[in-house]
Amino acid sequence: MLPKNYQLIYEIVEESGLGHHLTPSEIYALARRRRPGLGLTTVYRGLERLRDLGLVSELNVPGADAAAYEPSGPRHAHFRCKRCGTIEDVAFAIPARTLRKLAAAHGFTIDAERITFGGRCSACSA
Amino acid sequence: MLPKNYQLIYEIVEESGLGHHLTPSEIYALARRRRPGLGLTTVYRGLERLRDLGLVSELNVPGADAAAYEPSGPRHAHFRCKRCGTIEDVAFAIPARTLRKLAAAHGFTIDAERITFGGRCSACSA
DNA sequence: GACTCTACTGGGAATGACTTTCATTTTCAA
DNA sequence: TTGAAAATGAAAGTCATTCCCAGTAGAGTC
Ligand SMILES: [Mn+2]
Ligand SMILES: [Mn+2]
Ligand SMILES: [Zn+2]
Ligand SMILES: [Zn+2]
Repeated sequence: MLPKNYQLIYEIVEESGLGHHLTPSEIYALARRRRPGLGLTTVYRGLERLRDLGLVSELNVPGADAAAYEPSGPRHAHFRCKRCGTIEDVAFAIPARTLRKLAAAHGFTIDAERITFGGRCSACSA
Repeated sequence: MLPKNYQLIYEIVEESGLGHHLTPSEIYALARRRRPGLGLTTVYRGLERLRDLGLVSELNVPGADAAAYEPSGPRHAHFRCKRCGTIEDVAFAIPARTLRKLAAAHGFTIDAERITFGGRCSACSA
């Protein structure tokens, strides 16, 4: 049975939607509006649990100063603008067949794939 | 003209070879063997400069507690074992044509691509 | 209800990678 | 030679994340 606080944390990430990416501090701020006494530590613990359960995905974008979380969903890549820091979803994933080949060739097993692009977003290109 | 210290830092990364990935602390330790007075700050500054010059590439592997550096070379992906933490090169890169398509579709420009796989290495699978 | 054992909680301290600051030294072109 | 700009290292600062620990809430049992 998922503790009430973790449930709340999940709802916040879940309601943020698939294109959004929240940091623990942002989640903390949102959660405290509904449960003022909540501690930041609990947010970190909750996110860890939800990650282990596969309910949320952690995003480690180079250049960002904090991890970001999103509800688990279809595999996709991310783009981060080096100028303004915005993070966008990119509909791209490496085909399962390719992953299988790579794993076989190298002798390891792959259970996670992280793809991040860096550059200038359309707004910052002008 | 590249300062002498930065030159030394570059040599250390360069000599480590293409499959190796050194953290700033490791580079610091190696550099101090040849130049005992060197400061860690200078190592960070040197790596930043070398990165700007395109001579070294920074690696931000999720799960690792520090950035890693390698000499710039052919684009490739990385694999990190979740059990033992080893990082391996993986000969895989997204075709330039695909990158161009993605950039065009989203309206941004891509100048960096970071691909990391996570899982179990062959040693840790047994 | 009362009891018990465990999981959960939150505040504060600790950690550790990285950055900033600043006074001093080195470089190098004029 | 000389003066401005770049480089240097020690020390202090920042900040996300983790650790610690003494309470508390919950689920299950009687
Ligand atoms: Mn996403
Ligand atoms: Mn590599
Ligand atoms: Zn932008
Ligand atoms: Zn391993």
